[in-house]
This record gives sequence, structure tokens and C-alpha cells, in this order.
Amino acid sequence: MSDSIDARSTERRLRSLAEFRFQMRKFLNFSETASERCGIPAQQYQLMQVIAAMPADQQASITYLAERMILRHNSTVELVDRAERTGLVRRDNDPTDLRRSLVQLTSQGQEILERLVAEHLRELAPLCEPLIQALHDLQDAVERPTE
Amino acid sequence: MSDSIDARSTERRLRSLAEFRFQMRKFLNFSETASERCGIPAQQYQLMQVIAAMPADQQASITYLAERMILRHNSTVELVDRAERTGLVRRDNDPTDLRRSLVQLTSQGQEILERLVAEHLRELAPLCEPLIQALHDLQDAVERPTE
DNA sequence: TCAGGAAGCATCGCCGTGCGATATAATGGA
DNA sequence: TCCATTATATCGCACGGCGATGCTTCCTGA
Repeated sequence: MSDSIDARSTERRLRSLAEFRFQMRKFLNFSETASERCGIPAQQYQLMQVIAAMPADQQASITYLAERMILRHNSTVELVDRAERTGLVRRDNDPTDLRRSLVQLTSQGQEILERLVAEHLRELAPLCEPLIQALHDLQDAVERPTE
Repeated sequence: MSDSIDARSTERRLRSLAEFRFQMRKFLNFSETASERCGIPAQQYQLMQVIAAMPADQQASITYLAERMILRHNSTVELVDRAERTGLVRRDNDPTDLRRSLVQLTSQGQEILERLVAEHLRELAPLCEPLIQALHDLQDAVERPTE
């Protein structure tokens, strides 16, 4: 019998995990679709988010952006290149350290970001709810496996 | 003054959204790293998860897998191809409908999946916690913007 | 002060993966 | 039986991320 409880709890955890990932995929898919409907690739939108949400004492160096985007520096350079070409973002040299280039939103980027964030927030709720649910189930399944 | 409240709440929402996405990226990165440390590409791991977590009355047709993976059919075919080549998964014809091919885990796939799920569940907690936190903050920021 | 290592960014070639378009086979209904 | 529909499969393409490499600029210790 303890075997069957084990099997059950294993299955429950697996299901929770899978459901959680499914909800995440749905969220990511929604987000991607939304930004690409505006003609903005998802990663460029994320990049803008990172820049706009930066703490006041922080500067948008490539290194910082790479950390937040969880990308390698070179990938980040390329992402910024693309965003620059799209006109969302501008690169300035850091006057205090000429190695660094600091990235900031253009006014067009600002505008588009605001639109996208607004849309996201508007349509977020029905996706958030099941995601939270799935996360709680998952925690539950992990912490109290035999319930 | 209502302007400044507006600006504040906008900023708070943006920060919540960005923080949430950051936590998601961290989670995804962890998951990807974990499975690739086992020599399994992340998507193949996800595929196995979907198959293993399937409700009892469901069959793993390509169409079903595509829905759950949130991919186009053709991408799913290719994913299954790869997983088959890796030896994680096997394809049988559905005897009742010869158009369909049904996918199931090989014993090797089963094993690896178990290992990966166990590892995920073990190391999940510290990632789940901030994710939940970020989600709640986000909901809060959306629902009660002026607090 | 001035090497030489470190830090920060940029460039290049490559590969994996997802997609649209298209093809093929099987099913089911009129 | 014929044809629309469903289910998979195939192909070429494009995008994005990465490792390796190179180039400046900065900094530190002798």
C-alpha cells in the first residue's frame, strides 16, 4: 500500500509540474502573440521592459541587460542591435567609461512599450489565475506529497 | 497629484510585470540547464512530461501533443522525431485510425524523465517562492493600482 | 608610469528549432 | 463512390542564441 501511495504522489507531482509548465507556455504564447501583433518580436519587448523597469540607480549597460534577460553578452548585443534597428532603443557611450554603452528607450519605444504593457495587464488576469493555481498545487504536491 | 499617483502606479505595474518575467526566465533557465546537463534538450523533456502526465483517457497523438506543447503540428512532428532519435520515445500507429500515430515513452525515456522530475522537484522551491511572490505582486498591482 | 591582465562590448560563423507551404494518406459523410 | 476533412509528414527558410575571437578601455601593482 505504501507503494501505491508513492505511485500516486509521484503521479500527482508530475501532473502538477506538467500543468504548471502548460500554463507557463500559454502565458508566454499570449505574450509573444500580443507583441508580435504590434510588429515587435517578443524578446525586443522584454528588453524594453527590462530597461523601463530598471531601478533608478542602475544603468542599462549590456552586461546588466544580459543578466536580466538571462542571455550571454553577445546575444544581448545582438538583441540590442535588432531593437535599435527597429527604432525602439538607442545606444549611447558611457562618458565615464568608454568601454560601456548604455541603452535607452526612444520615444517610439516608450510609446509601444506602454501600449504593450497596458494590453498585457488588461488581458493578464485570466492567465494569471490558473498559473497561480498551478503553482500552489505544485508547492502542495512537493511539500505534502502523501495528502 | 492624481497624475503623480498614476505615474507611480504605472511604474509599479511595470516593475511587477518585469520582475515576474525575470523570475520566469530564471525558472526556465534552471529547467533548461538541468535537462541539458542530462544530455536532453529542454523541449524533449517537456514532451516527455506531457506524455507522462496525460489523463488516462487520452492518447498521445501528434495533435494532442501539439496542443499541450503549444506548437504547430509540424513542429511537433519534428520534436517527436528528435525525441525518437534520442531514444526517449516511440511511435506506434493507431490501429483504429491509421492516420494517427501514437507516441509513448520508451523505458529509457521513463527513467530519464523520472530523474529529471525528481531533480526539478528537489530544486524547485527556491524558484517557486519568488515566482509566486512576483505573481501576487503583479495581481495586486493590477487590481489595486493606487495602493 | 607603464606594462599587463581584466572588463566591457562587438563580430562572425554555426546550429537548433519553429514555422509556412505543400504533400500524402486515411476517414467519413452525402 | 467521390470529395471534403482530418492527421501526419516533408521541405526550405528564417530567426535567435551561443562559442570563439578580437578590439578598446580601464585598472592595478611593481
